Amino acid sequence: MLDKSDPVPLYMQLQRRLREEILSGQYVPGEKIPSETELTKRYQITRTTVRKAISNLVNEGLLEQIHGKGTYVRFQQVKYSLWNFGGFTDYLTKKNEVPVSKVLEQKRIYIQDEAYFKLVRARGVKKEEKVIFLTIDTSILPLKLFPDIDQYDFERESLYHVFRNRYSIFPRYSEIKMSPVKCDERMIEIFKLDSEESLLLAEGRVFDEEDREIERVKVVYGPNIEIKIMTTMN
Amino acid sequence: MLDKSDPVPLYMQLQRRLREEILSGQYVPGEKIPSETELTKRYQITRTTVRKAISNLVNEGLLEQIHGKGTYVRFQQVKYSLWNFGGFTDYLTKKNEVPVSKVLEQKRIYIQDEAYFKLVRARGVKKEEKVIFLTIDTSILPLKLFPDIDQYDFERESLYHVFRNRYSIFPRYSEIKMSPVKCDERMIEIFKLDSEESLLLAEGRVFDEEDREIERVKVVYGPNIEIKIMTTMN
DNA sequence: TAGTGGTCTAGACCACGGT
DNA sequence: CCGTGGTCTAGACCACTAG
Repeated sequence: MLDKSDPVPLYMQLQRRLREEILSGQYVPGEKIPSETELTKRYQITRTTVRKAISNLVNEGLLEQIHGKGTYVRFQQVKYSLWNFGGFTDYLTKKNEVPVSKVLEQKRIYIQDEAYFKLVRARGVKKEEKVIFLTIDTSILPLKLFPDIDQYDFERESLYHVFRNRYSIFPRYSEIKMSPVKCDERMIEIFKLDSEESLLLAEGRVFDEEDREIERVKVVYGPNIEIKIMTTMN
Repeated sequence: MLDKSDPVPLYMQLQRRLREEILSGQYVPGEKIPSETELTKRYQITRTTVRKAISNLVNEGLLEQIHGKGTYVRFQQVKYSLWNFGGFTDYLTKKNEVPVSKVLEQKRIYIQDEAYFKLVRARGVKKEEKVIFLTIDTSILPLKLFPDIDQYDFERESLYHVFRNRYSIFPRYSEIKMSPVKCDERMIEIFKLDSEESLLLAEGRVFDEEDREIERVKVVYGPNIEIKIMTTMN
């Protein structure tokens, strides 16, 4: 049921619930979700409210509505990828590689009078005593959500591990924008580039299960890593 | 006034009218447009309908609503957001844009004694008599699967439309590799770039429902388009 | 306090898809 | 035909912004 006394608007509650059900696989891609009238009955709200929730999810690209037929799950997001939004350490560990993190920068910053923790890391793998760096990650974390997060040693502990175990915050999804970026001297040094090249940059925001923005991320991908994506079409 | 007997829905009529007024400069960026209540009175429609029209324009990036203050014309046009192998035309049509394709190259080629059709197109939108190009697409299609595909005019007909309707071939998924690419003279001219920049390149293969490789694609994304991706973490 | 946008209700009629 | 989504009405109350 939805909570009418919750300050979170009803359509948002429904929206989150549906998104959760889609992302968790309760509705598979291509599957039809309950009709609008069915949802009004199930949650005791009007159709306008249901439509607002669905409309937002359609805009997000998660649902598709077909006149006279129904509302379908459209999900064709990233299935296979080699990047570290949500699991660099886990990913490499599974691949039997030894992940390495080197902290390049670490301090508190203020954006519009709000305190944040800024963390810049070079990340890579260890190969026969040599370290090959694959990405440079910049994370901006709100101290409001993560008080005293600067006490941890992120060369030893994975950021997402700390999220989960110290703050009980679970990353759920992210919105990412891809673009090319000219490399600076730090990148040349870390990635051992010959000359001036362009690299791939992913900038985005990470949200948790309650739709809170928990992290702003920038990832620069070095030349030793391939960004592969798989999409599906309906 | 709006025409209630017109089959075009009222919110769409209002939406077009407002868009027209914004694009024609009747409202300058940063300016406040009439309030929702004012619009209901002026056009004799309910607020729900007004809000639907405005909401769409907000999604298009033309307007911005500020609680308690009003609805304003956005300063910077939001860039086009697009991630689609297989749906450029549909995507833009839904967004109420006029898609434009210009064929740059079109010929048969041979790769290891196999005949292919190579098609290079600049793709974009038409805005007030001007064309803004967003991407340059190169498609390599096996003639074995698409006999006589060179007879179609791809400035008029969408490639995927031809796939579906002439050959009954339905794209299903794609594998894509992202990388930065230095721009060449053709790109500078088409995208109207000032200097030498880097752009985003997506290379990949598209497969159909029977797992056949139906297309090899290269898409160069110009500066007027944003590549946005949504990922989930489990 | 007045005006704005944000949310929500409880209906109505229509157009489309499949039976 | 029925069930689906698409459009629209005529209200209501709330939260935010600014004078």
